[in-house]
Amino acid sequence: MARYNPASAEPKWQQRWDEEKCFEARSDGDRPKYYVLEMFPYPSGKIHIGHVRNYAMGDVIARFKRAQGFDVLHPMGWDAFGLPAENAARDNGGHPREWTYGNIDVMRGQLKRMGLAIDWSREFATCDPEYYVHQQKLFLEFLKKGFVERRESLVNWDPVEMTVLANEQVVDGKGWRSGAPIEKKSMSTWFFKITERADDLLAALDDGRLEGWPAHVKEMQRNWIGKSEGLKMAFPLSGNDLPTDKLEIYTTRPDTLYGASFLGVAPDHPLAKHYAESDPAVAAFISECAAQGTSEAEIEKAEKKGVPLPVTGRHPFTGEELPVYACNFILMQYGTGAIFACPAHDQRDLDFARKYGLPVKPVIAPTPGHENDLKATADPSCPTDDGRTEAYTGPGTMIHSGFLDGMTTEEALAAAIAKIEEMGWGEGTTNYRLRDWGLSRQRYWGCPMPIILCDDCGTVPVPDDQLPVSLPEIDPEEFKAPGNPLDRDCAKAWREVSCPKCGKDARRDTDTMDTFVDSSWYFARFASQPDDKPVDKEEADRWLPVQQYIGGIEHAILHLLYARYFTRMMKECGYTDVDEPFTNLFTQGMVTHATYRDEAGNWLFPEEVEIRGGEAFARDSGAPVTIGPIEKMSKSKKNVVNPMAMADAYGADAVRFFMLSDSPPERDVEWTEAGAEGAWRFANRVYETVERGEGVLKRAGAPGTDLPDDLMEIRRRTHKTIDGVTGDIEHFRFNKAIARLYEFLGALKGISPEGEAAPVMVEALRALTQLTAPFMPHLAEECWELLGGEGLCADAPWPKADESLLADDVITLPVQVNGKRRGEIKVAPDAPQDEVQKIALAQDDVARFLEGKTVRKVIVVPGRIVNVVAG
RNA sequence: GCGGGCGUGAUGGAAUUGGUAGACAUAGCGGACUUAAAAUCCGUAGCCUUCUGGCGUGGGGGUUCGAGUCCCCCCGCCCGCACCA
Repeated sequence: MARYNPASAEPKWQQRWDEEKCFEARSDGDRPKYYVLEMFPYPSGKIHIGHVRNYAMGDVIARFKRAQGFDVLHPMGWDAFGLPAENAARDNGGHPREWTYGNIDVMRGQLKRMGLAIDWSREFATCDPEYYVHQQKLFLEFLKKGFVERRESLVNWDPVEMTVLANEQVVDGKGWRSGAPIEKKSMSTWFFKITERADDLLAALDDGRLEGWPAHVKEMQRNWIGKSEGLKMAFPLSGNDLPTDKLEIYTTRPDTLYGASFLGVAPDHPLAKHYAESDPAVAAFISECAAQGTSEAEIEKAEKKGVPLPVTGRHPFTGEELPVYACNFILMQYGTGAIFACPAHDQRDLDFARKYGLPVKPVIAPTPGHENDLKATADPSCPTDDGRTEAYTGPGTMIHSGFLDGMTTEEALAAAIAKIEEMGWGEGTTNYRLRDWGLSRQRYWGCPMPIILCDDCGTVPVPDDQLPVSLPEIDPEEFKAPGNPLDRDCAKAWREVSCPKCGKDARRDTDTMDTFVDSSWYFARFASQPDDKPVDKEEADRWLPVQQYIGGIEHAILHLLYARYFTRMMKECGYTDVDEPFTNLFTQGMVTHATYRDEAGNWLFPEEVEIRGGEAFARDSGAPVTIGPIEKMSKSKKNVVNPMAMADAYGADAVRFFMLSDSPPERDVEWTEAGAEGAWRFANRVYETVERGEGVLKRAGAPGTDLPDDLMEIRRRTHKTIDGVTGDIEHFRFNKAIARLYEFLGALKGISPEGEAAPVMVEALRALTQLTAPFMPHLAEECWELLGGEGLCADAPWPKADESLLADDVITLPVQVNGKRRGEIKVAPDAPQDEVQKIALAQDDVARFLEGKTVRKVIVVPGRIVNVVAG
């Protein structure tokens, strides 16, 4: 009996699939389409086990849908622009292009080694000029339509990477990759006006268009867009040396206007900056705030502080002159960078007012039932300042509020906005946290902006016939210097051009695009890749939207939001009818691994460690090793495993299989050698089981229903397994599908495919092979061949469960007495209730517990349970 | 602080709509095969027990014939957002 040998079987079948162009997407037939896509990888150099899990999931879906008769599109490509290539060129010499394409070659080979059902004919890298030329065209079309514009603005400058970052790439005031403190710098750069689409991007999260997305991803996007409705209004200012006669503020609580006791501006607000010039106290405060950390912990601790400005603002309703403070808790980036403060009903305002002895004017009497929210308050209607230190922010009735008196807070909100609008002092507005998407990056290795900057004509699009604007060749030595080589002499010939409009000397925009632009439409290009335009609409719309998108949660906001935005813009340019690119989204969990440290505290790779009886030892020295917590795999902690080494040891099938067994796919999974060994054992057991039925597909016919009980049971098991696995795959319950395969395999143990059993086993082994195929495709082909199946297993239609075999003819019902399980009975599934009751009560184990008791009630849930209530 | 999710054996996790808790796997234990080991196979497996049963899904209470599942309170963990006016 030959053992299954993945080392020879896996390359063999990969070659067959290739030769037969098995997985090339067909778009000619009238079969339904299915587009499944995993987020394409950055070509970092080699695939990691997380990639394997990600792509294995997509592969299961792709193979499953294909077998179900869909035309499947399952492509692969490379998110190939970006800083690491430049860093590699800087550190190791060479050119970013060589590094990138070299990595792609390696990783392509590794992915192929995993036997993925991918249509490689559509592969591209975003750094291919054949790809980015269309991105440049899209950019210019967007420019024409006004979706993108060039603006002078304060940008987030990463001094380490020497480039601009989007707000989203600044975390706690630091660059998301470099970790360097971000500086503000004024620059002229390009922006996609994504805020114009904020409303629709938000609406789609709730109107059913994204029903197939996880709730938490939608919630994250909702938070990110951060829509709030309120009022923008201007307070007339009085005072000496006024730089402006009005102060524009933003509030979501205009209902509390009568409770206003002061106005506040951000430390970097123009008004504060103006007075800083003449007042050292203001200047000192501003620099103090600038020095203040922006990390969460520091914000938490930071005391509310401020400095008065020599101005007052007139209250719209009372005419009262309110003092104006520069406050450390006001953000210039949000709203207008200025507020009116109502200490009684806002905690921050109250903290500030208590510190500086400013008036606290309650204007809301809490709604009965909400008084409990009001701590430290004697009188719940709080007619006057009662010295409290906690603001009441709940609902209520307006008091001390002139024309608003007696209204609910909700009514007052609308009434106050209407009044301010009527007075011409301001208007109700919607505010977003979302900023426009700045896409200029001061880097070399990205898609060049197809723009020429002319002193006379401004920004001039590169004419269509001159596209693409390709990256110029740069001497690799140039990457050793910091900054963008495109700005230096080495790119002079490329940079200096004549203006297409006026012909005078001009220069190219030396910025390249944010790599999130590259990944905002690659899925469309996979669907259709004509030479002369980004996509062919008809072809793109045949495939789009992506029915199943799979990737990491780390892209929940940026990539997914940008792709949604981009798709809308492409729609407006007539490239597709789709506005939401991804119908169903699945975010898979990470792969984790235990960490190991030697006695000196140094991290060890798993392969350097030997586990004996739960204790770990260094493989070379035998010294004891501490087993640390199970954590996300990271290079720094060395708790990584090499998928290629694992595939060599256990076969690609086993690696894929293990990554999908045990844990639900959305959760983290721990890589263990034992788990991989388990998968390997499974593969061998399947092979051995199938081997017993060698060639049987060619001999035996279809099984009948006139069979002995044990064989009928096998038939039922077969069809139940088909039914179960099918549903499990459809719902991404890969771990359960695999558990069912184990059970099924166990049930087939020791049954020989002879005589009467032959057709039954044919059916069972065929199902076992086909149901295993999406998870262990190479093994399945090997088994298919062994069984004598026609053609490739990958081409065989997915098995269908026979409904009539899903139900048992005798079922076991548990019987409870007073809710405790006391016995069980065997009955026909359609046995009448009174009969079931009779059998249950007569059952020995049940009767024992009924002695001396009166049966008061018997509950029979058909097919489920019998419960006898007795007392 | 706000929002979302979760808590089940030694471990990862199953459990349809409120109906046999712990499927399946991993580790463990016992056995077979072997000179031996590995591999493989078979068996065993929530806890306690006077062997009759009792107790068990983070803790407490409730609804119900019946609760891991529903409701209330509490504890713990994870994720997202956050001086956002």
